[in-house]
Amino acid sequence: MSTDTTPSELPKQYDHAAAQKRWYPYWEERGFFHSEPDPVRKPYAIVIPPPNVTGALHLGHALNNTLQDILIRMKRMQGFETLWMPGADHAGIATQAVVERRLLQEEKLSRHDLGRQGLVDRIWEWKNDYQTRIVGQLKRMGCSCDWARMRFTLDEVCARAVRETFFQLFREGKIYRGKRLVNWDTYLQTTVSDDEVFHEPVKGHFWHFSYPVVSPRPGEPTHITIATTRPETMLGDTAVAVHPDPAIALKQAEKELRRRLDEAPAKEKPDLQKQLDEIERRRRDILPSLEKLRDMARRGTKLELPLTGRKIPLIVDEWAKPELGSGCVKITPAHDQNDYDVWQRHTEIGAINILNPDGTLNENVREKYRGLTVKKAREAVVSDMEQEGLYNPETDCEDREIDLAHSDRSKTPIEPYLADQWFIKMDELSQTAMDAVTDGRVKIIPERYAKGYLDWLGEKRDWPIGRQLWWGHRIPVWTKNTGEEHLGEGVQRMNEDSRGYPGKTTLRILSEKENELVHVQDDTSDSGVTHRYVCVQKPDASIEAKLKDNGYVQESDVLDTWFSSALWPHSTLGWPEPPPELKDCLKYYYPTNVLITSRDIITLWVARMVLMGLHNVGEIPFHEVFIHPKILDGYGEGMSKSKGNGVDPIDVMDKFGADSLRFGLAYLTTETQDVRMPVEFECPHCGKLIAQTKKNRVLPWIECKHCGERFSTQWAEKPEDKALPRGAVVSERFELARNFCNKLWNASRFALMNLDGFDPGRVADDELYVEDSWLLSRLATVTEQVSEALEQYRYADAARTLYDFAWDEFCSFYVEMVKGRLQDDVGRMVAQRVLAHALDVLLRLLHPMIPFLTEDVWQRLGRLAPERGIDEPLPAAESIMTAPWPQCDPMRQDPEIEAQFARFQEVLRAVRDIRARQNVPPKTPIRFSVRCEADVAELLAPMKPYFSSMAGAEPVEFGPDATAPALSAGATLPNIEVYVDLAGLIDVEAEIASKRREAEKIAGFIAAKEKKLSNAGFVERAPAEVVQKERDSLKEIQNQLAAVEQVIERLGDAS
RNA sequence: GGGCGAUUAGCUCAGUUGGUUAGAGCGCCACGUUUACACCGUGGAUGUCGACGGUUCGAGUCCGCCAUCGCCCA
Repeated sequence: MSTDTTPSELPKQYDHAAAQKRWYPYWEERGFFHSEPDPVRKPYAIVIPPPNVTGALHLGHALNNTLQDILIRMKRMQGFETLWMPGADHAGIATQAVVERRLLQEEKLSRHDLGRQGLVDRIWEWKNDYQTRIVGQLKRMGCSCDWARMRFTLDEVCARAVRETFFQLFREGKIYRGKRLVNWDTYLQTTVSDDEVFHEPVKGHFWHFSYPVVSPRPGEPTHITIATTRPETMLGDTAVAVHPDPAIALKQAEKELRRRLDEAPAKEKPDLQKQLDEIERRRRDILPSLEKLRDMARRGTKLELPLTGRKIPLIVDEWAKPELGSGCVKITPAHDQNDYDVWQRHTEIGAINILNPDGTLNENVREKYRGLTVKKAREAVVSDMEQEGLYNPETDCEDREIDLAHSDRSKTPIEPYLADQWFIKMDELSQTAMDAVTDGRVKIIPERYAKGYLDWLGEKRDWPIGRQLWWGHRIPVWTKNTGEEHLGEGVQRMNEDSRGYPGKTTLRILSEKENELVHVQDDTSDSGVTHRYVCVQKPDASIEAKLKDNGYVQESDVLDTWFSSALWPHSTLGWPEPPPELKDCLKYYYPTNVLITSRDIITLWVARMVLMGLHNVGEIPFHEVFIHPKILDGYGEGMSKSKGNGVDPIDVMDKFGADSLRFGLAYLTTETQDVRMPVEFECPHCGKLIAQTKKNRVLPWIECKHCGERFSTQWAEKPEDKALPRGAVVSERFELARNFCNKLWNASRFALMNLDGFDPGRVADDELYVEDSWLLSRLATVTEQVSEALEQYRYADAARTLYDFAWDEFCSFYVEMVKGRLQDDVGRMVAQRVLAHALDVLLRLLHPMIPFLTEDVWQRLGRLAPERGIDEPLPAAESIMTAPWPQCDPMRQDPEIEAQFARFQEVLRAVRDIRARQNVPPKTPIRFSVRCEADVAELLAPMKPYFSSMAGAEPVEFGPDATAPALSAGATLPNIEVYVDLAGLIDVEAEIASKRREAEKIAGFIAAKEKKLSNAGFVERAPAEVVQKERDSLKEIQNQLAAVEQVIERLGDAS
């Protein structure tokens, strides 16, 4: 819409689409979003939590980014040099998995068909696509990011930071190569972090196998029974363990059970008692043999491991639980975390990996099992054990529900797998990040989230950083292995390198200068094989060629996505070597002011940013972290694309507009609550809404129950389904915001229609009407409250304050009251000046939440009133984006005026109430009187004209001597009585009935109060002022009751 | 199993340090198209503040326990 439209031609409904289309490009073209370091101004910076390029943004992102933009816009108006750094995350596993899945679905191709570069190219295409979509979504939302500084976690600037960080940590010995048990995804053939694993119960079995004892002595058991849910892993067993002191272990288990029995509710007691009985049985039946086995283990007894021809030791370890199973436990270090831990305590037993990366059995098992999948191998092992007579399917197998780990990405079961991995030592790094929060340098809001952060870091678990993927930052290490004690080319070893890093080794194949750019680690942990790892500081073709020529191979793994995300606040600002456009940015903007994110990545991301920032820059990355609520659907479940309950912010914006989306989200952002949002489909045929249910949210199409037509959903795949028009997914929870925006639009429209002939000028205090002073007083308070609330991330408070003020005070009272004056030649000028000023301030306060509408009105206001303000008229800013943030003027705050106004509002309400109660049509004029103290009458006097315009009521008399007309309806307020003359109108019976109900109600309150005041405890112990207040209020409502009774009596007489 | 949060009107949510008669929006009922706005106006009805116990003169608010739901970690 053009701003040339005359105000009376403006549409009655706010056209959000037109405003968005017009003002976003306007802001962008003028460079309002761009920030450059400016030494004379204070910086304010936020880095965006980079959205994954896996897909389009959902409502959670809309919330996250709205909250950031609100702060950014406010701070910009407050005069800070404000930077909102945008970007996107390559999201390693997630993105590669999505692209691979589509590749398979649409082209029946696997990644191996394309090769590394081929796949990476395809993912870049995907990334470009989605990044464009994401940026488009953010722009539509009105986000004022500095787009010229857009970063991607895989771009050159970020890559430089990743490489440097890796190199430094490697040189410091904080990155090391180790064998670790990892969560192996056999489908994607990659390591999956604990955080990418979910547990799900599946039906399985518990098998009991016998292992023969090698030459038992007389009286000793000939076989040992072990139990397992994963029989095939026995092929990798390297020991069987028994508890060092089974008697004590049983006793402890018993003690614990007894304690729980004492505390348990009745319904759990029988079960616990049963367990206690079982311990007793064990003590009798198997304890002697366990003690015997323990002694045998100490003596060095070995067991025959069936199906392998291997002999394995019986060992003593506390992991074996005498209260469970047979009391003995098989040890498979390469395929079970607990067994791995046992191996760490008994390194002599060794570990045998029996799996290939694809989940089939490898060369470490007998030929007949090689190449079998886990499932097939399991069947084979069970059947072979039966053949050997070491397992009886009748008695040795029970059904059991198993809590099985699954990969989040591929949804296939995880295999624990022993693999070579790169790790970061976390002890010192974690501590620095913990200290930053405990000593308050980084403040987490709400505070309760600090606990999770500290607990997680407190574990100081080393961070496995390698991912067997192709999409990501490739680990900058070149490796060479030999079977010999030392490596081919000569090396020179120094005790300490010149910069103080330990164990510097230089390579003779490289020049002295080149050696400065590499760091070397040797590892001879595997028997007979030496591994040499060379880390290269930055991409260097010459070094890489020399390494390659000498038999070095670059790591094929890439880094965990969180490695690059952890650097985000400083990598985006150009650490360590800024390109020209980022010159001085790190120094100026870092540490950033606040990070706004959701709670599920406090550990994975926030904690790691803190420690990496401290490590690399030597300074925290942000002063505050604000954790915002999660958006749930109407059932209280988190939204996700896979569940089908996700809401696309674009749908919401199409229907309600970006302003409504933003205001609605801000209005919902309270400190404690997650946001529950009932979801509806909007039928594209008839426009009616259909509630989303757990059933219909997974259907490819839905038949509208209103018009009977079909529409498609996100699940539509068949061509005929896709051909149906798509039903938007929206939520009625944005209606409040949409209505509010429309209210603002129309209030603005009214103001604009009444500003012709506007003449800017100072307004003296004595020129102000009561309603002017009242509005200015309220406006000052609201300005203060909104600024404070936003400073403290209390978005909902800010939104509610503005909503109530704008609707109930500005629109319902001020605009209504000023109408008369605007028609009047004398009053018009001051009214216009105050109205223009008030609208100006209100728009500025609302701009961070409602950017488009406020800009649209601002521009129109600027045409009619280019200079405005009641103190000293000043030219308005070209754009509301660059206008100054309103300041609270304490001189305008006037409690007396506000009290006076409150009286007026009460009386007005009473008059309206009587009219409605008596069914007097709005157009029928009525007359009324008010009996009250003289001072109240004086306060009310100037308001007399407004009773007629706002309630159609003519005031007859105000004061102590005012009397009730013969036939009147009354309202009794504290110390005020209102009488409406209803001669010829009144329904006496109805009025008496209504008054009786009122009297009853008041009598009830009186009874409650009298009871309270007759309570000696209250009178004696409560503070005197509270008691006095109770007494006063009792007296007041007693008077009120008397007044009401009088009215009833008089009405009775009259009828 | 451990931690965190929630439970207030039919629905979605506010409710500051305990202190008059617990609020809002939507929905519902009645009236109303008064030249900013029916995405509106005026008025109205609707609550054992999840259960039980405790502290207190006084509890939606503080403490304990239980139930239900959700999230995080194991």
